[in-house]
Amino acid sequence: MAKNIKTRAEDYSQWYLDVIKASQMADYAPVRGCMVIRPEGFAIWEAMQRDLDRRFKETGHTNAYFPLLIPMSFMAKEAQHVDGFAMECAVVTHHKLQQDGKGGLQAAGELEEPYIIRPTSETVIGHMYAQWIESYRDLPVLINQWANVMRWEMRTRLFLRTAEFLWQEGHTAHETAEEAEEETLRMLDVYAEFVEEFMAMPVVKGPKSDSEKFPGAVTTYAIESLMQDGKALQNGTSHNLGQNFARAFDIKFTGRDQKEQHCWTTSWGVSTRLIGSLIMMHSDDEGLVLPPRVAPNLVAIIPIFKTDEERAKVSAYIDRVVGALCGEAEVEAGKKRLSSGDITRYFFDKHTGQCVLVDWRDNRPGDKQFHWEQRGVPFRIEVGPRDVDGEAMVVKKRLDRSKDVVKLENISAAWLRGMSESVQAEMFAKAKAFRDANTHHVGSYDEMKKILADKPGFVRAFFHPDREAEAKIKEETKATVRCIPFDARDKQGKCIYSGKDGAPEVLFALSY
RNA sequence: CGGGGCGUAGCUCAGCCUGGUAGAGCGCCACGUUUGGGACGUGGAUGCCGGAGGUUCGAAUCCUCUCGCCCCGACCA
Repeated sequence: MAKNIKTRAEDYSQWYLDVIKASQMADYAPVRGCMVIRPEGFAIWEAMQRDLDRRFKETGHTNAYFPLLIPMSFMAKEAQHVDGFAMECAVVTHHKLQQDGKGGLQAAGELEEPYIIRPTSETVIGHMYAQWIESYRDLPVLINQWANVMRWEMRTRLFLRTAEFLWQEGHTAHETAEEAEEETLRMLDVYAEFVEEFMAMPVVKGPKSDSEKFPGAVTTYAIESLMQDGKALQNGTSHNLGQNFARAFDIKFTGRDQKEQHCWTTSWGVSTRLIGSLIMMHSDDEGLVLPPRVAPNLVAIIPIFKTDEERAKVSAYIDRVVGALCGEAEVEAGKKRLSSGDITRYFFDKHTGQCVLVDWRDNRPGDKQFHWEQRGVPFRIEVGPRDVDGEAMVVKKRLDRSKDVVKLENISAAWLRGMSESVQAEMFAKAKAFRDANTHHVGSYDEMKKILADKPGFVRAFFHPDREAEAKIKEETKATVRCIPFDARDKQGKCIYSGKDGAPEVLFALSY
């Protein structure tokens, strides 16, 4: 058992922090609420970016970049948007520093109009779109930006909620309401497919209730997942902004009918929060567990030897294993590459950057097993003198900690890809089975209260979304409406709260 | 922003009550014995005791003020 990680049963939130620490994904920064994403964690974000970016491009979007600082007056233009974000905006009021005469520095050069650090970019982007869009021929505008944003949160947790975080925000403008709605749903689907296929996390799709939607949106759609502690986590959102921002920023075009009219806009985003979600969804008491598609290192090879002769023998044999997996050319290339700590990395896939590594550090094999296990490396291959003699190796799977002896002749890139895909599928199936086992359909409010108090999970019930009722339910149970699932669109029943008929089925849960 | 807690070695913390000039475990470095799931021995390096004032011959320790972080609540991707 891992001695540096608390078990989930002992203390779930400490377990989460321990897993991050043990896997070296992130560190606290010397800045309130901020984190440093270390290479192990950032590689995961890069993998996610690569896959998502491809999906955005495939649906016709292009990338651009807008400024970090936003004139304060922009924020004031959309009433609900201000309400939603004003409380958590960092404000830049000065533009230089000077000596304070006591050996320190002080802010100087007060700005006439303060800037805010973007909590999201609808406003600056709206301002620019107003200038770029003149005619229906300019539409649709389909732009995405990869950026950092800042929301001055009261309470922060690594990845799940930090003051600064990385995300992507798509911003589109359309000619008609229908097109905007289509786009909003298209991107929700892109997110759902990405999260399910790439991150192996099952999601529930659907619109948010009025009280949970994005400030300034007409409709917000979300993908929700269930974490191992029974709490829900919103993995991404897609907003139909209607003409709210178009009116606020005067984004107008001349239509096919020669009349000037406002655009219909959307915005959608996912953030580094997904990494937190990934950790909580798949990891176990031994540490991080990564789906193969996300893992920066697919295989860790652990050599075992006693004498120098054995070392030479094992080393030559490992070259054959690496050659079989990564190709002969990579065997020499990998050795020449600069590396730290006696760990040699060989590219398995130059496109994704995924590696096979060989751990030559001067530790005992047991240390190395734990080391790579805690970092979630999907497969470990143990190679010792016995394996060399038998032209075989011991292959260990991180997901179920199983081990198998595999013959060298069966090792190939295709073998690793096949094994990766089956683990990927297994992880998704496992997560889905967990979610289904922890989803409860209830017929009454009392039943819901009991389940939420005993063993939290997803609770599905007929309910008429309503600001007041939701506030009351939150007060009494701490649960909120996560979404109104699409998968239950054709169902209707009696509201568990008001008793009125014709209520849709909604998804309740405690949430992050 | 309210309530609580904590700042001493890279990490976890002891020492503080009762002032006398810095400790343990883990980690790190070197050497040796080891090596198929967390080894052991020997030696070694590491501190503005969060910061600023004060009391005192003398402050990690007592007093005042500050700053920061963590946890619990109200708000949030």
